[in-house]
Amino acid sequence: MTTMTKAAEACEVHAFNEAAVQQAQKYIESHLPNGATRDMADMFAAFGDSTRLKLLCALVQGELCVCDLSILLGVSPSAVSHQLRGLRALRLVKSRRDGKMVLYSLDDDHVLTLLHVGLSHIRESRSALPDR
Amino acid sequence: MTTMTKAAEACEVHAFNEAAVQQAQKYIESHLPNGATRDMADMFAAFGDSTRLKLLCALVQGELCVCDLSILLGVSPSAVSHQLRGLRALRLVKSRRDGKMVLYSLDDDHVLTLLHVGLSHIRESRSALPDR
DNA sequence: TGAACATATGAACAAACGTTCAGGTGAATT
DNA sequence: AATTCACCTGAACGTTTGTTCATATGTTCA
Repeated sequence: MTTMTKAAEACEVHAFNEAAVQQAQKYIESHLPNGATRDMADMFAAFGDSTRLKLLCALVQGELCVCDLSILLGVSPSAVSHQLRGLRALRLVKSRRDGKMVLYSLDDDHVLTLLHVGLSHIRESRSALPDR
Repeated sequence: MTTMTKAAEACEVHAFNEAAVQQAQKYIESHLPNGATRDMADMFAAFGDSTRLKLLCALVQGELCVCDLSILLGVSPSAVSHQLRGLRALRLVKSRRDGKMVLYSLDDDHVLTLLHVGLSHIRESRSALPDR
């Protein structure tokens, strides 16, 4: 029903640059198999929040307890705890108990690498185009 | 009113590991000045969505028009266009017009680097712990 | 010019997200 | 054992996000 003769949702049945589409398709399939896309997106999304980003950045120096992270970021301990739970589920941080405190640290060197790459990108991006 | 004598919002006034906190603070301030945190988070967030991730991945092979991207990802042209606008605002992709079509491509080599680092992280992370 | 088409745009709506709030654990101290 | 403290957890709430729908641009071709 509704509009049968309206503008095409997608152009024709097949692609314009069909070769490129197939090539891209193969590239995606080989690099992002199964649920890898979701996994990877989830991981990047973890870096995509100011609080979590600062949190991870703070842990570069070494392990810190929830309380100190809370003070450091100016966020409630509860909020920090919630975020840390998510980060731990993604295996980006790990925790160990020391008495009453729970100390968190980076779980993986890749986290550091990603932070560095991200930082260098931002630095160049900003110096190239200081306006905003 | 309510509960005055409830559990502390944050532990004491100052930190446990004050030295570590200050060190982390300095690290964050030097690496994430001004609005850099937001910028960086925004950039990572751009990678933090399956559609956008595949979109960027598809463009690794070379420029593609909106329509082909739409077919490739199985998402409506409108949705693709919306996402591309966001990515362009972040200077992750650029566009050029060719007749009726608009061809998009990656704007920066850093995008590629980030994709590669992310991929290698996921690969190791998954091979290390195949369960989920 | 007018029709056809590729893309862009704005409003709208549901889903996901991040924080807060109010308890609830588990460990240390007395 | 009772209290204190650090942290965790689930529900609730406001905000943000991603998509859809309808419509508007801009380009080509007849």
